[in-house]
Amino acid sequence: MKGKSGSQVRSLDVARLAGVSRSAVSRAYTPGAYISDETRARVLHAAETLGYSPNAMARSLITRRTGIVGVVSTDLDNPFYAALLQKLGTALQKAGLAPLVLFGDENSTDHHITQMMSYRVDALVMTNATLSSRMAVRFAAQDKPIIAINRLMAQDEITSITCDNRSGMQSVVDHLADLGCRRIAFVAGHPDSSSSRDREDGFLRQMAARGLSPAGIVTGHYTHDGGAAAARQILGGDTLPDAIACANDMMAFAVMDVARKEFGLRIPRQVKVTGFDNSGLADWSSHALTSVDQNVDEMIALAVEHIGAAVRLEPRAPHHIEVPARLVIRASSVDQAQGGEGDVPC
Amino acid sequence: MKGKSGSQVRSLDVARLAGVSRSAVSRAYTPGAYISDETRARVLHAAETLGYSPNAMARSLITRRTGIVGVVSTDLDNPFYAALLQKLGTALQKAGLAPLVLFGDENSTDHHITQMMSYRVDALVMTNATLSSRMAVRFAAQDKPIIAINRLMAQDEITSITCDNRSGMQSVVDHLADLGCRRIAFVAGHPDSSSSRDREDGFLRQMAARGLSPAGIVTGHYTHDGGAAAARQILGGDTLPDAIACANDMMAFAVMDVARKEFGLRIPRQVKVTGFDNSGLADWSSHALTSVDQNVDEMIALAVEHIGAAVRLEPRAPHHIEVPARLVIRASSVDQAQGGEGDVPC
DNA sequence: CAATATGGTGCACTCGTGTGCATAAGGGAA
DNA sequence: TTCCCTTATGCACACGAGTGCACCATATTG
Repeated sequence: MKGKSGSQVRSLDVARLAGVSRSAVSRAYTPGAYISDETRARVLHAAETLGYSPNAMARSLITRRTGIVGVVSTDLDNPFYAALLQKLGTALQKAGLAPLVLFGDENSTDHHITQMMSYRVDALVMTNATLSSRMAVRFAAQDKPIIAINRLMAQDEITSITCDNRSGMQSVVDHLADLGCRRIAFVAGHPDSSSSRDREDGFLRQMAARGLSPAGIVTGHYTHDGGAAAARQILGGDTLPDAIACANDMMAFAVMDVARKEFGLRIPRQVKVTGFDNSGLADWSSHALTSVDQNVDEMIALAVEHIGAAVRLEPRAPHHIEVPARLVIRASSVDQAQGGEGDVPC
Repeated sequence: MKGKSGSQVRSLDVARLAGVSRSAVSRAYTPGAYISDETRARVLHAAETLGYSPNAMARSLITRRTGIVGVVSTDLDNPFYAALLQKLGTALQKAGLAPLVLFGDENSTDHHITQMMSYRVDALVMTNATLSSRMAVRFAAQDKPIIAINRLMAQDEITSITCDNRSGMQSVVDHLADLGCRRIAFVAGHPDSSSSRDREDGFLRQMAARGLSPAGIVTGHYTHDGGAAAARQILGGDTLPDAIACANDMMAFAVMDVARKEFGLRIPRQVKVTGFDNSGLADWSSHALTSVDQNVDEMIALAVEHIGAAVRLEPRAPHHIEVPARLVIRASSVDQAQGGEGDVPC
């Protein structure tokens, strides 16, 4: 027993204790390897008493797979992305992978991506941030997938998974128009992001299809503060809109708060408000926000499946997947809406 | 140029291109190593053209440090923990470390910890979850620190960093009592968690000190739904309390919503509500929640500093640190409170 | 000039593991 | 018996990088 404190337990130690070779120890941890049940049991027992667990770093050196997935995220203030990250992390670990998370402001990501690349992550998932083309090419050259959730990216190397933003927003317009709204304003997200553009596009199209013209379009940058500023601009104008459709929930919450507190408006009676994301808070009775569910679970399942395929060395060509969106109607657009019963597929 | 697609770029490739030995490449990436500026420049240039970045896995094998910190988190639905995770992640990467995040329900953590241990993480940070003693011992045997943020843990091997939960809650009681409240109810968190017990203790002590007796104590399990149920129980009783102090913000939001929507109460006129965490949502005008700021930034700074010391092989003995808490007064307890100006140290 | 310090470089060993290959033992079929 | 197939095991090489040590070139000092 030469085990000094701080010294690692190696497979050799286990092998000696179990009276087998080091190979046997390795095989005991490899499902389907040629090893007798008895030997495996003896190895695992020895490992247990020594407190051994195989060194994933050393293993990755030879297998050329780390089991680590780089996740680039920003803006966990937005509860939608917080929930997304948690679900993604849970799904990954269920698939035997572990998320190495990176929080980055838009411009510093490239530097951090290099850091992730030195950890030789098996895949890269971007939930919000962007990625320079140079980095995308360099990463994809390793035959490892890059997946953008909730954002369509220009680079060919990237698989994008989004919900059907256009028809999601179209169903919002239909819903509001069906309720008799004629002057509908729109609070857009970030001009750079595809999701915002698609949602705005869906809004404009369906407004035109219903013979309506927008009662103002303002950018709220997807943030709470931006949404509040947008609300002040919209509600401070000459004529009041009868509905405000927002490109995400965060801005919708701010719009509701400003409308109520600063303009004394009743929701939905005087003005209806809708969001997009169907984040957890949308269900709180303080806002009871009509929103569009993005079907996060399915987006994540697709992402993890795609990653799993790459890890098993069955790479797939990058492509764009769209999952259907679903309108969820609550009291911010309809008086006394019954929670949950108002679900409408679009 | 034998570089097949998919093959890694190794330091040897860079060395050949730069016309130096492999050692020089290694030293080019090691600050303070004996290497001439000229050679370093040539190496870095060659690395750039080949798209090389050192393999952190291989490096960790020899340095016995991975630069990865395991972070065990749960319940990102709670915006406080979401913000905590983001700030922690940002602070870690600023210190050259990367967070490997693990989401676990209370009971499965042990299994996932073994997974993290095979990645040889340099430290373990628990933001919410617990850890079995067996695992704590096994991990601490590697001379690597375990840090619990926001939770005091029984094991000797663990460094706990919390805010001063007792005096934080005491200042809430003082604040409410000063406003003339006589019947104050308390919504506790999770019975198992030290933070909840400490906050309840502070509540009870200061109530006694002010000569008041609690108008009901109900457990809300730190969740939104639990808070709503607690509110219904408290407000459905015979006599209405004039204030409800909650052990965290999430429950306070639910309490406010139930009080307003289901009992038609005006806040703060008929009943005052306070929270604990001072999460971002507390500042939204929809709730404008009086709360206790936990000083997350300082807790995180301390945690990262502790980890950094361990990585530099200057280990510190585990200990318990308490940072001061700060009462933040908003409109949920005081009519027309000016945002931010009501800060009161406790 | 000789003696010594200083900065720079490469060799070779090491970290802990997976796996192809050779080998051995055992069992069944001809 | 002989031949072949299956299962189990160990040897030895590789994965990619850090670093102690020896060595060399050059500048500095006496």
